[in-house]
Amino acid sequence: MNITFPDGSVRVYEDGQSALDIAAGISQRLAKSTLICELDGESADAFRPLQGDHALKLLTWEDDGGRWGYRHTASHMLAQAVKRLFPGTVLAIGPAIENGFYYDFDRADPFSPDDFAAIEAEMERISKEDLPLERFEMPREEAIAYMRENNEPYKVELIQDLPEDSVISFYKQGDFVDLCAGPHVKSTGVVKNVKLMSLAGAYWRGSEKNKMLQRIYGTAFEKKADLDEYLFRMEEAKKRDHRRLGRELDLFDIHDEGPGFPFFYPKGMTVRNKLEDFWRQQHEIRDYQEIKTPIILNRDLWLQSGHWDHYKNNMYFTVIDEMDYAVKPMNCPGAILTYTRKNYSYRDLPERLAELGLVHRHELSGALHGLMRVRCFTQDDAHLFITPDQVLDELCGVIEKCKYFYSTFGFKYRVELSTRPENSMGTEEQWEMATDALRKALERSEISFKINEGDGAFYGPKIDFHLEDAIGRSWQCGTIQLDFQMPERFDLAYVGADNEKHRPVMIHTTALGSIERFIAILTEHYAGAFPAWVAPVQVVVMTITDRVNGDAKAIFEKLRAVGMRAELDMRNEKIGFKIREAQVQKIPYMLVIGDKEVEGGVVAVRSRKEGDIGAMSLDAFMEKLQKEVQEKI
RNA sequence: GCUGAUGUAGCUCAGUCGGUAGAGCACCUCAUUGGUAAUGAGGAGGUAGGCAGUUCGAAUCUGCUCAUCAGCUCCA
Repeated sequence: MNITFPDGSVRVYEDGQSALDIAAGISQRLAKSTLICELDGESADAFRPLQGDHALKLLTWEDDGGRWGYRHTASHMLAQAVKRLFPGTVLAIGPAIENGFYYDFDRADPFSPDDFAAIEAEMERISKEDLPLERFEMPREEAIAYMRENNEPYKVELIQDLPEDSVISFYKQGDFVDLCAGPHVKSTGVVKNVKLMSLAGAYWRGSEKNKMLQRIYGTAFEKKADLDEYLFRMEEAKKRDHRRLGRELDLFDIHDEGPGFPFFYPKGMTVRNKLEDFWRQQHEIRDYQEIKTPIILNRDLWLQSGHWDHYKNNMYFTVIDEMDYAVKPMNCPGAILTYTRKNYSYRDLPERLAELGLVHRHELSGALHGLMRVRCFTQDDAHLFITPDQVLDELCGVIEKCKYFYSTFGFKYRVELSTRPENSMGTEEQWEMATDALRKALERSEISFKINEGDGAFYGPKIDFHLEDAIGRSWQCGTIQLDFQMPERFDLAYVGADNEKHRPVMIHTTALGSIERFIAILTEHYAGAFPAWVAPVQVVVMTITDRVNGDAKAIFEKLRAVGMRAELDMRNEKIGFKIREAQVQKIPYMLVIGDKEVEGGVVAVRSRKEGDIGAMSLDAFMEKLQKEVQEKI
């Protein structure tokens, strides 16, 4: 048989050789590191004998596919261990995932983290037993009967969902058999360095209508050192958690008295205000007008907007003078009412209305998560009212705006284009037009994106920008939605050059998303060490002896006079103590003032990042800080 | 909302078999005036998330409830 390698070279092998045999023919080391392979572009077992001509790529731990195969085998070993230790446990599914694997089980008695040690030990035993993985296939009906016999109803259900004529594959390792498409590594002895991470509930097939199963998450690495490093990194990442930093740095918190309703303390408020200043400046540059619309508006408005029908389970309501009102979950109706205040000419468009709008949404209690997921938050919202032929340019404009914000902070992000959901308003044609416009705008802006079918808003398709938090969970921040529905519902119009009434198009967009969420991500991104332009305190003036209190106070006042966020530490403490405290608080600069400095007419500057950077005149320091603030570094 | 876990001073945590709570940091007082990540000594501070129950007696056991954490579902 002819085997074509990734570099294009072709070599001839005898039929019946496996990818592992071929690897061994190249080098023992390659054979040892080969986990699975890619056969004619499809991932496949490396241990199975090959027949006929193929394109072959050997996959090792360095390849995504290799890691996937390794961890998928680990998930089977987890299931095997659980079956041995807890007979009667019913299996659901167990895939490899980013950074690990999981397996879902159905068992009357819940697992506890205390069981992990025993399960891990059993998995290690299975690894030591070095059981070869074997693949076998049977016709669908036979497979269903086989799994019925084994009392695996979830597996039966999975097979029943496959096409009538399909051939079903299984993998066997010792006493354990699982329905599986594969591929797997050659034997359980390959998989080492397994760690069970956590236990959680998960609905069968991801639907809350189904039974909740018990999911065990784990991870596995080829090298022990890599596992240790991963575990260490996870621990380090936890130190960056914004909920922890919010308390430690006295920025913000959430009290039991208001689940999902965050408090911003003075220092957190500074970060927030600086961010909002930046937001205002950037919107002014881009020709937006700022508005502020009410938090509570009457029932009729929400009926007209469609929110009442589509969103009422997530809304808060109140009664005023025996009339129903709703607390706004979105700002659009407010912006729309603003638009209706006058007659617009085509010459007035685009009309870009921006609003830092406080919205309230009743999120499920289990969904709340620090500042990332709250029940009241401020959207940096903008609504653009435009003519149909302005759509593409304006979409590109808002994309540019989002990109500008993220690049200012050095965020990496992922972009998704979400299409028409079920239960949405409007015609198929409108949706197609809108979705197409968004796609064109992304392409013109040279942004790569993923399609997210059926995940759009009820009034239109959307582009979402997702940012990652400290431990790799991703959160939607910016969004751009193209909307033909609201203008229709509210009978919005502008007068065209032809003196006729025309329907404007709306773009709903946020760049930061929610100020609260953005601050959470910002806090984790910088691990609390905010750059000087947003830092709650930029500089602390600290004294070594109270002989210099007067001079220190004068320096402090000069800093304050030019608007620098300075603090004065004249406490009766050693300088090391004061420095430590300022470092822990991650304050960008410390000015150490003692007899020497007073004599020399200088300040001794310590940078949070670089330590002692020497003495300089106060003016020189102020210039340095000023520059940092302006350049946002 | 669902599954599991957790809930002790402002914060981080300890507390063996149920016998009415302890540390470090922070806070206050005093001494110390010290040169780039913690000076020393002393003091104050909690009825153990809440409500019921079992018990002679509960932070420790049981039930309910609230909140938090992890994940699922949902979502900016």
